[in-house]
Amino acid sequence: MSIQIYNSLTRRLEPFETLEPGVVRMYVCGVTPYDDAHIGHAMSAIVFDVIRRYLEYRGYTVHHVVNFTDVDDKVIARAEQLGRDPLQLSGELADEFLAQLRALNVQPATVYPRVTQTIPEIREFIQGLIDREYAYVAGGDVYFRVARDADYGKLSGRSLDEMLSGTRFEVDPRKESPADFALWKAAKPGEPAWPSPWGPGRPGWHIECSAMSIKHLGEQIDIHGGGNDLVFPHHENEIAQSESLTGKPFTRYWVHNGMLQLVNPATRQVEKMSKSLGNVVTIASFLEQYDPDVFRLIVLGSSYRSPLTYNAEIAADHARKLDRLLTGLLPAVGSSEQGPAAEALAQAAAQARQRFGEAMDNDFNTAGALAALFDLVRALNSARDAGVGGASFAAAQGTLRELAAVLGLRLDPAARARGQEIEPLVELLIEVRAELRQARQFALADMVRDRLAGLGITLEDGPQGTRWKR
RNA sequence: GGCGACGUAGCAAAGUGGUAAUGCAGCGGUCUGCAAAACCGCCAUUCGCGGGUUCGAUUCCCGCCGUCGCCUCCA
Repeated sequence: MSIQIYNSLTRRLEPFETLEPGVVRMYVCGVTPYDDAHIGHAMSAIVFDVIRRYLEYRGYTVHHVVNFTDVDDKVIARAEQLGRDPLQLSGELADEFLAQLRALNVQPATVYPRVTQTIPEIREFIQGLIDREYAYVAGGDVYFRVARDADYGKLSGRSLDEMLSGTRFEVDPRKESPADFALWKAAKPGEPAWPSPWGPGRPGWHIECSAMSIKHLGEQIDIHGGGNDLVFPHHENEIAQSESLTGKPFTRYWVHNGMLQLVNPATRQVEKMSKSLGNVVTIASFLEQYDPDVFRLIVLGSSYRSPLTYNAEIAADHARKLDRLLTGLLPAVGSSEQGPAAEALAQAAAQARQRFGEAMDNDFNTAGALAALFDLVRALNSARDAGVGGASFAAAQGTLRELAAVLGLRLDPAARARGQEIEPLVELLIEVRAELRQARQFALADMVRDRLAGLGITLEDGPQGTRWKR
Protein backbone atom coordinates (compact mmCIF):
# COMPACT_ATOMS: atom_id res chain seq x y z
CA MET A 1 0.00 0.00 0.00
CA SER A 2 1.32 3.37 -0.90
CA ILE A 3 1.20 6.54 1.10
CA GLN A 4 -2.12 8.34 0.75
CA ILE A 5 -1.94 12.08 0.94
CA TYR A 6 -4.68 14.69 0.99
CA ASN A 7 -4.28 17.16 -1.84
CA SER A 8 -5.84 20.57 -1.24
CA LEU A 9 -5.92 21.15 -4.98
CA THR A 10 -8.20 18.21 -5.73
CA ARG A 11 -9.69 18.01 -2.23
CA ARG A 12 -9.16 14.29 -2.27
CA LEU A 13 -6.94 11.64 -0.79
CA GLU A 14 -4.51 10.54 -3.48
CA PRO A 15 -1.79 7.91 -3.70
CA PHE A 16 1.59 9.56 -3.36
CA GLU A 17 3.74 9.27 -6.48
CA THR A 18 6.76 11.43 -7.04
CA LEU A 19 7.96 12.95 -10.28
CA GLU A 20 11.22 11.12 -9.89
CA PRO A 21 11.13 7.71 -8.22
CA GLY A 22 12.56 7.75 -4.72
CA VAL A 23 13.00 11.52 -4.62
CA VAL A 24 10.68 14.08 -3.07
CA ARG A 25 10.88 17.76 -3.89
CA MET A 26 9.15 19.66 -1.11
CA TYR A 27 8.79 23.39 -0.71
CA VAL A 28 7.27 24.78 2.48
CA CYS A 29 6.40 28.42 3.00
CA GLY A 30 8.36 29.66 5.94
CA VAL A 31 7.90 32.80 7.93
CA THR A 32 8.13 36.51 7.45
CA PRO A 33 10.48 37.38 10.27
CA TYR A 34 9.19 40.67 11.65
CA ASP A 35 8.52 39.68 15.26
CA ASP A 36 9.19 36.87 17.74
CA ALA A 37 8.07 33.50 16.41
CA HIS A 38 5.16 31.89 18.24
CA ILE A 39 3.95 28.34 18.63
CA GLY A 40 1.73 28.62 15.56
CA HIS A 41 4.89 28.95 13.48
CA ALA A 42 6.34 26.04 15.39
CA MET A 43 3.29 23.92 14.63
CA SER A 44 3.67 24.34 10.89
CA ALA A 45 7.37 23.61 11.02
CA ILE A 46 6.78 20.44 13.03
CA VAL A 47 4.00 19.21 10.75
CA PHE A 48 6.28 19.33 7.73
CA ASP A 49 9.24 18.03 9.71
CA VAL A 50 7.21 14.92 10.53
CA ILE A 51 6.10 14.50 6.92
CA ARG A 52 9.69 14.77 5.80
CA ARG A 53 10.93 12.35 8.46
CA TYR A 54 8.29 9.79 7.52
CA LEU A 55 9.07 10.05 3.82
CA GLU A 56 12.70 9.44 4.66
CA TYR A 57 11.71 6.48 6.86
CA ARG A 58 9.93 5.10 3.80
CA GLY A 59 13.12 5.39 1.84
CA TYR A 60 12.70 8.63 -0.06
CA THR A 61 15.39 11.21 -0.47
CA VAL A 62 13.74 14.50 0.42
CA HIS A 63 14.83 17.87 -0.90
CA HIS A 64 13.23 20.22 1.57
CA VAL A 65 13.21 23.95 0.95
CA VAL A 66 11.92 26.50 3.46
CA ASN A 67 12.04 30.19 2.64
CA PHE A 68 12.30 33.37 4.63
CA THR A 69 10.41 36.37 3.33
CA ASP A 70 12.91 38.75 4.78
CA VAL A 71 11.73 41.89 3.01
CA ASP A 72 8.08 42.91 2.76
CA ASP A 73 5.57 45.43 4.04
CA LYS A 74 5.33 43.96 7.52
CA VAL A 75 9.08 43.88 7.98
CA ILE A 76 9.43 47.45 6.83
CA ALA A 77 6.61 48.66 9.05
CA ARG A 78 7.99 46.90 12.09
CA ALA A 79 11.49 48.18 11.49
CA GLU A 80 10.22 51.71 11.21
CA GLN A 81 8.37 51.28 14.47
CA LEU A 82 11.56 50.13 16.15
CA GLY A 83 13.74 52.64 14.36
CA ARG A 84 15.86 49.87 12.95
CA ASP A 85 17.18 48.74 9.61
CA PRO A 86 14.59 46.39 8.08
CA LEU A 87 16.98 43.86 6.63
CA GLN A 88 19.06 43.73 9.76
CA LEU A 89 15.93 43.16 11.82
CA SER A 90 14.54 40.40 9.62
CA GLY A 91 17.95 38.77 9.37
CA GLU A 92 18.30 38.59 13.12
CA LEU A 93 14.80 37.28 13.62
CA ALA A 94 15.30 34.66 10.94
CA ASP A 95 18.47 33.43 12.63
CA GLU A 96 16.66 33.34 15.94
CA PHE A 97 13.87 31.28 14.41
CA LEU A 98 16.38 28.81 13.01
CA ALA A 99 17.86 28.38 16.47
CA GLN A 100 14.42 27.74 17.90
CA LEU A 101 13.68 25.16 15.22
CA ARG A 102 16.84 23.36 16.27
CA ALA A 103 15.67 23.45 19.86
CA LEU A 104 12.35 21.97 18.72
CA ASN A 105 14.24 19.10 17.10
CA VAL A 106 13.11 20.14 13.62
CA GLN A 107 15.52 18.74 11.06
CA PRO A 108 17.20 21.52 9.12
CA ALA A 109 15.76 22.00 5.65
CA THR A 110 18.04 21.26 2.74
CA VAL A 111 18.22 24.96 2.11
CA TYR A 112 16.70 28.09 3.66
CA PRO A 113 16.62 30.66 0.86
CA ARG A 114 15.86 34.31 1.58
CA VAL A 115 14.25 36.84 -0.68
CA THR A 116 17.19 39.19 -0.38
CA GLN A 117 19.44 36.46 -1.75
CA THR A 118 17.15 35.66 -4.67
CA ILE A 119 16.69 39.06 -6.28
CA PRO A 120 18.33 38.23 -9.64
CA GLU A 121 16.17 35.13 -10.09
CA ILE A 122 13.06 37.08 -9.13
CA ARG A 123 13.82 39.80 -11.67
CA GLU A 124 14.39 37.19 -14.33
CA PHE A 125 11.13 35.49 -13.41
CA ILE A 126 9.19 38.73 -13.69
CA GLN A 127 10.80 39.57 -17.00
CA GLY A 128 9.78 36.16 -18.28
CA LEU A 129 6.18 36.86 -17.32
CA ILE A 130 6.30 40.27 -19.00
CA ASP A 131 7.72 38.68 -22.16
CA ARG A 132 4.83 36.24 -22.21
CA GLU A 133 2.35 39.04 -21.56
CA TYR A 134 1.32 37.62 -18.21
CA ALA A 135 2.56 40.76 -16.55
CA TYR A 136 2.68 44.45 -17.28
CA VAL A 137 4.57 47.47 -16.06
CA ALA A 138 2.63 50.31 -14.48
CA GLY A 139 4.70 53.17 -13.22
CA GLY A 140 7.54 51.53 -11.34
CA ASP A 141 5.34 48.59 -10.41
CA VAL A 142 4.84 45.33 -12.22
CA TYR A 143 1.52 43.50 -11.97
CA PHE A 144 0.41 40.01 -12.81
CA ARG A 145 -2.37 39.98 -15.40
CA VAL A 146 -4.84 37.61 -13.79
CA ALA A 147 -7.28 37.75 -16.70
CA ARG A 148 -4.74 36.03 -18.94
CA ASP A 149 -4.51 33.03 -16.62
CA ALA A 150 -7.46 30.84 -17.61
CA ASP A 151 -7.54 28.58 -14.57
CA TYR A 152 -6.86 31.23 -11.96
CA GLY A 153 -8.70 30.32 -8.74
CA LYS A 154 -8.43 26.55 -9.07
CA LEU A 155 -6.73 26.04 -5.71
CA SER A 156 -8.97 28.20 -3.57
CA GLY A 157 -12.13 27.41 -5.48
CA ARG A 158 -12.96 30.98 -6.47
CA SER A 159 -13.84 32.41 -9.80
CA LEU A 160 -12.52 35.70 -11.03
CA ASP A 161 -16.07 37.03 -11.32
CA GLU A 162 -16.79 36.31 -7.69
CA MET A 163 -13.66 38.01 -6.59
CA LEU A 164 -14.25 41.08 -8.67
CA SER A 165 -17.84 41.45 -7.53
CA GLY A 166 -16.66 41.25 -3.94
CA THR A 167 -14.17 44.05 -4.27
CA ARG A 168 -14.82 46.63 -1.62
CA PHE A 169 -11.58 48.50 -1.90
CA GLU A 170 -10.65 51.44 -3.95
CA VAL A 171 -9.03 50.14 -7.06
CA ASP A 172 -5.56 51.28 -7.97
CA PRO A 173 -6.17 53.03 -11.30
CA ARG A 174 -2.88 51.79 -12.69
CA LYS A 175 -4.03 48.18 -12.47
CA GLU A 176 -5.90 46.69 -15.41
CA SER A 177 -8.03 44.67 -13.03
CA PRO A 178 -8.55 44.81 -9.28
CA ALA A 179 -7.59 41.14 -9.12
CA ASP A 180 -4.12 41.78 -10.50
CA PHE A 181 -1.38 41.57 -7.92
CA ALA A 182 2.05 43.10 -7.58
CA LEU A 183 5.14 41.25 -8.73
CA TRP A 184 7.45 44.21 -8.23
CA LYS A 185 6.86 47.25 -6.09
CA ALA A 186 8.54 50.57 -6.80
CA ALA A 187 10.53 51.70 -3.78
CA LYS A 188 9.26 54.51 -1.64
CA PRO A 189 11.89 56.81 -0.18
CA GLY A 190 13.91 55.12 2.54
CA GLU A 191 12.76 51.62 1.74
CA PRO A 192 15.13 48.81 0.84
CA ALA A 193 15.40 48.69 -2.96
CA TRP A 194 17.17 46.84 -5.73
CA PRO A 195 17.71 48.04 -9.27
CA SER A 196 15.53 46.59 -12.01
CA PRO A 197 14.53 47.29 -15.60
CA TRP A 198 11.38 48.87 -14.21
CA GLY A 199 13.13 51.09 -11.72
CA PRO A 200 14.37 50.57 -8.18
CA GLY A 201 12.05 48.50 -6.02
CA ARG A 202 11.51 45.19 -4.29
CA PRO A 203 9.63 41.97 -4.97
CA GLY A 204 5.95 41.74 -4.18
CA TRP A 205 4.74 39.01 -1.88
CA HIS A 206 4.07 35.67 -3.75
CA ILE A 207 6.73 35.99 -6.43
CA GLU A 208 9.60 35.05 -4.16
CA CYS A 209 8.21 31.59 -3.43
CA SER A 210 7.73 30.82 -7.10
CA ALA A 211 11.25 31.99 -7.86
CA MET A 212 12.90 30.19 -4.98
CA SER A 213 11.01 27.00 -5.68
CA ILE A 214 12.19 26.95 -9.27
CA LYS A 215 15.70 27.96 -8.32
CA HIS A 216 16.18 25.23 -5.75
CA LEU A 217 13.82 22.46 -6.85
CA GLY A 218 13.11 22.96 -10.52
CA GLU A 219 9.99 23.85 -12.47
CA GLN A 220 7.88 21.08 -11.03
CA ILE A 221 7.77 19.86 -7.47
CA ASP A 222 6.01 17.11 -5.54
CA ILE A 223 4.82 18.80 -2.36
CA HIS A 224 4.13 22.42 -1.62
CA GLY A 225 3.17 23.11 1.96
CA GLY A 226 2.12 25.83 4.33
CA GLY A 227 -0.62 26.96 6.65
CA ASN A 228 -4.14 26.94 5.26
CA ASP A 229 -4.31 30.69 5.71
CA LEU A 230 -1.95 30.84 2.73
CA VAL A 231 -4.26 29.10 0.28
CA PHE A 232 -5.55 32.41 -0.94
CA PRO A 233 -4.08 34.56 -2.20
CA HIS A 234 -0.52 33.40 -1.68
CA HIS A 235 -0.57 29.89 -3.07
CA GLU A 236 -3.13 30.71 -5.70
CA ASN A 237 -0.82 33.38 -6.99
CA GLU A 238 2.19 31.13 -6.84
CA ILE A 239 0.43 28.68 -9.12
CA ALA A 240 -0.54 31.48 -11.48
CA GLN A 241 3.00 32.81 -11.70
CA SER A 242 4.81 29.50 -11.97
CA GLU A 243 2.50 27.83 -14.44
CA SER A 244 2.25 30.92 -16.60
CA LEU A 245 6.02 31.04 -16.85
CA THR A 246 6.74 27.37 -17.43
CA GLY A 247 3.51 26.12 -18.96
CA LYS A 248 3.78 23.07 -16.71
CA PRO A 249 1.86 21.96 -13.63
CA PHE A 250 3.70 23.50 -10.69
CA THR A 251 2.98 21.25 -7.72
CA ARG A 252 1.60 17.73 -7.55
CA TYR A 253 0.38 17.79 -3.97
CA TRP A 254 -0.69 20.86 -2.04
CA VAL A 255 -0.52 20.20 1.68
CA HIS A 256 -1.97 22.65 4.19
CA ASN A 257 -1.89 22.49 7.96
CA GLY A 258 -4.69 23.82 10.16
CA MET A 259 -4.23 26.82 12.39
CA LEU A 260 -3.29 26.73 16.03
CA GLN A 261 -5.90 28.40 18.15
CA LEU A 262 -5.92 29.34 21.78
CA VAL A 263 -8.86 28.13 23.82
CA ASN A 264 -9.56 29.95 27.04
CA PRO A 265 -9.86 27.15 29.61
CA ALA A 266 -12.39 29.07 31.68
CA THR A 267 -14.78 30.21 28.97
CA ARG A 268 -13.94 27.53 26.39
CA GLN A 269 -13.91 30.30 23.85
CA VAL A 270 -11.43 30.51 21.06
CA GLU A 271 -9.11 33.45 21.40
CA LYS A 272 -6.87 34.98 18.82
CA MET A 273 -3.22 35.13 19.70
CA SER A 274 -2.57 38.81 19.84
CA LYS A 275 -0.34 41.25 21.56
CA SER A 276 -3.25 43.36 22.70
CA LEU A 277 -4.76 40.38 24.53
CA GLY A 278 -1.34 39.61 25.94
CA ASN A 279 -1.74 35.92 25.18
CA VAL A 280 0.96 35.38 22.60
CA VAL A 281 2.83 32.17 23.35
CA THR A 282 6.27 32.51 21.83
CA ILE A 283 8.40 29.49 21.10
CA ALA A 284 10.94 30.83 23.53
CA SER A 285 8.48 31.09 26.39
CA PHE A 286 7.11 27.62 25.74
CA LEU A 287 10.56 26.09 25.76
CA GLU A 288 11.38 27.83 29.02
CA GLN A 289 8.71 25.77 30.66
CA TYR A 290 8.52 22.50 28.77
CA ASP A 291 10.59 19.95 26.96
CA PRO A 292 10.36 20.33 23.16
CA ASP A 293 8.77 16.89 22.97
CA VAL A 294 5.77 18.25 24.86
CA PHE A 295 4.87 20.66 22.09
CA ARG A 296 5.51 18.02 19.48
CA LEU A 297 3.13 15.67 21.25
CA ILE A 298 0.46 18.34 21.17
CA VAL A 299 0.91 18.67 17.43
CA LEU A 300 1.08 14.92 16.86
CA GLY A 301 -2.03 14.28 18.91
CA SER A 302 -4.39 15.59 16.26
CA SER A 303 -4.68 15.67 12.51
CA TYR A 304 -2.36 18.19 10.91
CA ARG A 305 -5.27 19.48 8.82
CA SER A 306 -7.52 20.26 11.76
CA PRO A 307 -7.35 23.31 13.95
CA LEU A 308 -5.05 22.69 16.90
CA THR A 309 -6.38 23.79 20.27
CA TYR A 310 -3.90 25.05 22.78
CA ASN A 311 -3.85 26.34 26.32
CA ALA A 312 -1.75 25.91 29.44
CA GLU A 313 -3.88 23.02 30.67
CA ILE A 314 -3.37 21.12 27.44
CA ALA A 315 0.36 21.71 27.68
CA ALA A 316 0.41 20.29 31.20
CA ASP A 317 -1.60 17.22 30.11
CA HIS A 318 0.84 16.56 27.34
CA ALA A 319 3.79 16.89 29.68
CA ARG A 320 2.29 13.96 31.59
CA LYS A 321 1.78 12.19 28.30
CA LEU A 322 5.50 12.47 27.67
CA ASP A 323 6.19 11.06 31.14
CA ARG A 324 4.07 8.12 30.21
CA LEU A 325 5.98 7.45 27.00
CA LEU A 326 9.23 7.67 28.90
CA THR A 327 8.22 4.90 31.30
CA GLY A 328 8.62 2.51 28.39
CA LEU A 329 12.31 3.29 28.31
CA LEU A 330 12.95 2.62 32.00
CA PRO A 331 15.53 -0.16 32.42
CA ALA A 332 14.62 -3.82 32.73
CA VAL A 333 14.63 -5.37 36.18
CA GLY A 334 14.78 -9.03 35.17
CA SER A 335 16.85 -10.85 32.58
CA SER A 336 14.67 -13.49 30.99
CA GLU A 337 15.10 -13.35 27.25
CA GLN A 338 12.81 -16.21 26.36
CA GLY A 339 9.42 -17.52 27.30
CA PRO A 340 5.86 -16.37 26.72
CA ALA A 341 6.38 -12.87 28.12
CA ALA A 342 9.39 -12.21 25.90
CA GLU A 343 7.52 -13.56 22.91
CA ALA A 344 4.50 -11.43 23.63
CA LEU A 345 6.75 -8.39 23.80
CA ALA A 346 8.39 -9.17 20.47
CA GLN A 347 4.98 -9.59 18.94
CA ALA A 348 3.78 -6.30 20.42
CA ALA A 349 6.78 -4.52 18.95
CA ALA A 350 6.15 -5.97 15.51
CA GLN A 351 2.50 -5.04 15.73
CA ALA A 352 3.35 -1.51 16.82
CA ARG A 353 5.60 -1.08 13.82
CA GLN A 354 2.90 -2.28 11.49
CA ARG A 355 0.15 -0.12 12.97
CA PHE A 356 2.49 2.84 12.97
CA GLY A 357 3.11 2.44 9.25
CA GLU A 358 -0.55 1.96 8.44
CA ALA A 359 -1.50 5.08 10.33
CA MET A 360 1.24 7.21 8.81
CA ASP A 361 0.49 5.95 5.31
CA ASN A 362 -3.01 7.28 5.76
CA ASP A 363 -2.30 10.96 5.23
CA PHE A 364 0.23 11.08 8.08
CA ASN A 365 -2.18 10.05 10.82
CA THR A 366 0.17 10.89 13.64
CA ALA A 367 -2.47 10.41 16.32
CA GLY A 368 -2.95 6.83 15.22
CA ALA A 369 0.80 6.30 15.02
CA LEU A 370 1.15 7.65 18.53
CA ALA A 371 -1.55 5.30 19.78
CA ALA A 372 0.56 2.41 18.48
CA LEU A 373 3.52 3.72 20.46
CA PHE A 374 1.49 3.94 23.65
CA ASP A 375 0.40 0.36 23.21
CA LEU A 376 4.04 -0.62 22.85
CA VAL A 377 4.84 1.27 26.03
CA ARG A 378 2.26 -0.74 27.92
CA ALA A 379 3.66 -3.96 26.48
CA LEU A 380 7.15 -2.93 27.57
CA ASN A 381 6.06 -2.11 31.09
CA SER A 382 4.15 -5.36 31.32
CA ALA A 383 7.11 -7.34 30.10
CA ARG A 384 9.39 -5.58 32.56
CA ASP A 385 7.07 -6.53 35.41
CA ALA A 386 7.16 -10.09 34.11
CA GLY A 387 10.95 -10.14 34.34
CA VAL A 388 11.81 -9.79 30.66
CA GLY A 389 15.25 -8.27 30.12
CA GLY A 390 18.41 -8.55 28.10
CA ALA A 391 18.39 -8.42 24.32
CA SER A 392 14.66 -9.15 24.02
CA PHE A 393 13.78 -6.13 26.09
CA ALA A 394 16.39 -3.92 24.45
CA ALA A 395 15.07 -4.81 21.00
CA ALA A 396 11.54 -3.70 21.84
CA GLN A 397 12.81 -0.52 23.41
CA GLY A 398 14.82 0.02 20.26
CA THR A 399 11.64 -0.19 18.22
CA LEU A 400 10.00 2.38 20.46
CA ARG A 401 12.95 4.75 20.10
CA GLU A 402 13.15 4.26 16.37
CA LEU A 403 9.48 4.93 15.70
CA ALA A 404 9.40 7.85 18.10
CA ALA A 405 12.36 9.31 16.23
CA VAL A 406 10.41 9.11 12.98
CA LEU A 407 7.93 11.45 14.63
CA GLY A 408 10.81 13.63 15.78
CA LEU A 409 10.39 12.76 19.45
CA ARG A 410 13.65 12.74 21.35
CA LEU A 411 12.35 10.86 24.39
CA ASP A 412 15.05 12.34 26.56
CA PRO A 413 14.75 10.79 30.04
CA ALA A 414 15.92 14.06 31.54
CA ALA A 415 12.64 15.54 30.34
CA ARG A 416 10.74 13.68 33.04
CA ALA A 417 9.11 16.06 35.43
CA ARG A 418 11.16 18.89 34.04
CA GLY A 419 10.02 22.44 34.01
CA GLN A 420 6.70 21.94 35.72
CA GLU A 421 5.34 24.98 37.45
CA ILE A 422 6.90 25.00 40.88
CA GLU A 423 4.47 27.50 42.29
CA PRO A 424 1.90 25.01 43.64
CA LEU A 425 4.71 22.94 45.13
CA VAL A 426 6.23 25.86 46.95
CA GLU A 427 2.81 26.92 48.18
CA LEU A 428 2.29 23.45 49.51
CA LEU A 429 5.59 23.47 51.38
CA ILE A 430 4.72 26.85 52.82
CA GLU A 431 1.42 25.46 54.03
CA VAL A 432 3.05 22.44 55.64
CA ARG A 433 5.64 24.69 57.20
CA ALA A 434 2.95 26.92 58.64
CA GLU A 435 1.47 23.86 60.34
CA LEU A 436 4.87 23.00 61.74
CA ARG A 437 5.34 26.52 63.09
CA GLN A 438 1.90 26.39 64.61
CA ALA A 439 2.92 23.20 66.36
CA ARG A 440 6.16 24.96 67.42
CA GLN A 441 8.18 22.37 65.44
CA PHE A 442 10.68 25.06 64.56
CA ALA A 443 13.59 22.78 63.79
CA LEU A 444 11.59 21.12 61.03
CA ALA A 445 10.15 24.42 59.83
CA ASP A 446 13.63 25.90 59.59
CA MET A 447 14.83 22.86 57.72
CA VAL A 448 12.15 23.41 55.09
CA ARG A 449 13.19 27.04 54.73
CA ASP A 450 16.91 26.23 54.60
CA ARG A 451 16.52 23.46 52.10
CA LEU A 452 14.38 25.62 49.86
CA ALA A 453 17.00 28.34 50.13
CA GLY A 454 19.52 25.80 48.94
CA LEU A 455 17.36 25.39 45.85
CA GLY A 456 17.32 29.13 45.24
CA ILE A 457 13.91 29.81 46.74
CA THR A 458 13.69 32.38 49.49
CA LEU A 459 10.90 32.41 52.07
CA GLU A 460 9.94 35.59 53.87
CA ASP A 461 7.66 35.43 56.90
CA GLY A 462 5.55 38.52 57.46
CA PRO A 463 2.42 39.52 59.33
CA GLN A 464 0.26 38.61 56.33
CA GLY A 465 1.84 35.21 55.94
CA THR A 466 4.76 33.83 54.02
CA ARG A 467 5.91 35.16 50.68
CA TRP A 468 8.40 33.49 48.44
CA LYS A 469 10.62 34.41 45.55
CA ARG A 470 13.26 32.87 43.36
C1' G B 1 -22.62 37.44 1.71
C1' G B 2 -18.89 33.91 -1.02
C1' C B 3 -15.17 29.76 -0.76
C1' G B 4 -13.09 26.03 2.50
C1' A B 5 -12.66 23.22 7.02
C1' C B 6 -14.31 21.45 11.63
C1' G B 7 -18.21 19.93 15.70
C1' U B 8 -16.80 12.39 18.98
C1' A B 9 -16.49 10.92 26.76
C1' G B 10 -14.52 15.93 32.26
C1' C B 11 -10.15 17.48 28.76
C1' A B 12 -7.37 16.41 24.13
C1' A B 13 -8.25 13.44 19.99
C1' A B 14 -8.27 8.97 16.15
C1' G B 15 -11.61 6.15 13.38
C1' U B 16 -15.17 3.05 10.34
C1' G B 17 -21.46 1.70 6.27
C1' G B 18 -22.30 -3.19 10.93
C1' U B 19 -22.36 -1.00 16.06
C1' A B 20 -16.57 3.90 19.18
C1' A B 21 -8.38 3.84 19.10
C1' U B 22 -5.07 6.37 22.28
C1' G B 23 -3.32 9.83 26.17
C1' C B 24 -4.55 12.98 30.46
C1' A B 25 -7.97 13.25 34.51
C1' G B 26 -11.35 10.02 37.58
C1' C B 27 -12.91 5.23 40.06
C1' G B 28 -11.83 0.00 41.96
C1' G B 29 -7.90 -3.69 42.64
C1' U B 30 -2.48 -5.87 42.81
C1' C B 31 2.20 -4.12 44.65
C1' U B 32 4.03 -0.77 48.85
C1' G B 33 5.32 0.72 56.01
C1' C B 34 2.43 4.70 53.59
C1' A B 35 2.79 6.94 48.94
C1' A B 36 4.60 7.37 43.84
C1' A B 37 5.58 4.57 39.39
C1' A B 38 4.09 0.07 37.06
C1' C B 39 0.35 -3.67 36.15
C1' C B 40 -5.07 -5.47 35.99
C1' G B 41 -10.13 -3.76 35.61
C1' C B 42 -13.96 0.25 35.05
C1' C B 43 -15.15 4.94 32.64
C1' A B 44 -19.22 7.61 25.35
C1' U B 45 -25.73 2.00 24.05
C1' U B 46 -23.20 6.93 21.84
C1' C B 47 -20.39 10.38 17.96
C1' G B 48 -23.76 19.20 17.37
C1' C B 49 -29.34 19.21 15.99
C1' G B 50 -33.33 17.65 12.40
C1' G B 51 -34.59 14.92 8.21
C1' G B 52 -33.33 11.31 4.10
C1' U B 53 -30.84 6.84 1.63
C1' U B 54 -29.89 1.80 3.65
C1' C B 55 -31.41 -4.54 6.44
C1' G B 56 -28.20 -1.24 9.28
C1' A B 57 -25.10 5.58 9.68
C1' U B 58 -21.13 8.36 14.11
C1' U B 59 -19.39 7.10 9.11
C1' C B 60 -23.21 8.69 2.67
C1' C B 61 -26.93 12.87 1.17
C1' C B 62 -29.88 17.44 2.41
C1' G B 63 -31.11 21.32 5.84
C1' C B 64 -30.12 23.93 10.37
C1' C B 65 -27.05 25.60 14.47
C1' G B 66 -22.09 26.60 16.28
C1' U B 67 -16.70 27.41 15.74
C1' C B 68 -12.42 28.52 12.76
C1' G B 69 -9.56 30.14 8.23
C1' C B 70 -9.52 32.94 3.75
C1' C B 71 -12.11 36.78 0.69
C1' U B 72 -6.22 40.85 -3.77
C1' C B 73 -3.48 46.79 -3.39
C1' C B 74 -4.42 49.86 1.43
C1' A B 75 -5.27 49.05 6.53
